Amino acid sequence: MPTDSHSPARPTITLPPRPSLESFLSSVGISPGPMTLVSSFFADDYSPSPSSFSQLLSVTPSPLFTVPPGFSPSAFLFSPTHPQSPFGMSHQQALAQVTTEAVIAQSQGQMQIDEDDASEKNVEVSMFETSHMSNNADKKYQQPSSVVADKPADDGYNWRKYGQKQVKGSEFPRSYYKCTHLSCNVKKKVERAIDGHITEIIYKGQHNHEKPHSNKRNKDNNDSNESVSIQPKSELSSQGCWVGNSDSFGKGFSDCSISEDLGGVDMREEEGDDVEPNPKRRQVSVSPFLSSFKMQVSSYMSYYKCTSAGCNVRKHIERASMDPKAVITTYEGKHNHDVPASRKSSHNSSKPHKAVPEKQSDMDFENSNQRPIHLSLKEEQIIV
DNA sequence: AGCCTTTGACCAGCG
DNA sequence: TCGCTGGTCAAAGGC
Repeated sequence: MPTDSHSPARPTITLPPRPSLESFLSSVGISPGPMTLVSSFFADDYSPSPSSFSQLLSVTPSPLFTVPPGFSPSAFLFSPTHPQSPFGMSHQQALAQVTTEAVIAQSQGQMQIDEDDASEKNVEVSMFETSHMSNNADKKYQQPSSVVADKPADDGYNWRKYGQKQVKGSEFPRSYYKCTHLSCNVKKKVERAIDGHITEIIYKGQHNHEKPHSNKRNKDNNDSNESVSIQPKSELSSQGCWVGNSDSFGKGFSDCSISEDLGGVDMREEEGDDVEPNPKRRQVSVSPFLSSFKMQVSSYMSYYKCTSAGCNVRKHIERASMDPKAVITTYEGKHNHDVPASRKSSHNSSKPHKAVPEKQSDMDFENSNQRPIHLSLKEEQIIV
């Protein structure tokens, strides 16, 4: 377990073992292949650095999801309640709020582990709109007074902005949002780049209510219906492990589907520098409240292992196919040691969670003209 | 009318 | 104690 000895104020997280992804994928007829979707979230104190992780291997694309530009839901919610979902694990001992390190010049990802009571367990993984997707976000800077323009990323809840501040050390303004639900004290902080891209989202607290189902936002989302077609399992496998099954995933998502139809959507596939093996793009859409959510998570992955003796934590670095500049870093397992001293000092010397691109991952993307932007995994609060 | 964003002021924690 | 910083409040205005 990672201990934040260098930062006493930050709690540690205890997460129960997560279900086997392999077993889950197997249950939906998918051969996992060389990829892991999302694992435990432990933070950037252990963030990839050449000194703390050694590269195990690199693999070529294992596309998981595709996200069409234009989806706005900004929320990719692995529903709370679905026991089969690898993400629907129970976290009854902790409230772990994490933000993924994301990403993105043109897309953002965010993961949140939200610890709820026994009746509501959830893990949320949110992916936010790309620049193509987030016209609304862009409008913020074009139409400062537009209510629509500064909508926080839609994660299924309703939020009211109550403040904005330029935070020192960050080039981006930080917006503060509260859940509008009565008696719900959940807040989130969102940092947006000047072009409207969300650069960081931090959730705080836990919702004490269900996601609203019939509010305006959701209604809007539902308006943008995506095509829905179910991918045959066999094809899923052959295509490189496409996750998404209306029967399995769908139970948690309520409505999760796979689509092969892009409908003319610009996927931002970058010219020649994407290692996307599939001539056709297939997508997973998540709805209803997320409506048109589709994302493509991986096109390239490198595996790293923590170099600390006896520590089996692995890190996966994926480049999002939807944007070669996007990187998704996934940690698997828990560190059983303290943060290396050198890591601590470097951690303290700069603003946490604003990880600069690190050598190894740069190397992974050395063929790309643009550096990836890391998503940081960050725990915000824990309630035991 | 209600809900939202904006934004300057205020407050609390910390060194 | 003071200054800095992050977080919050609340009035004003827009939709």
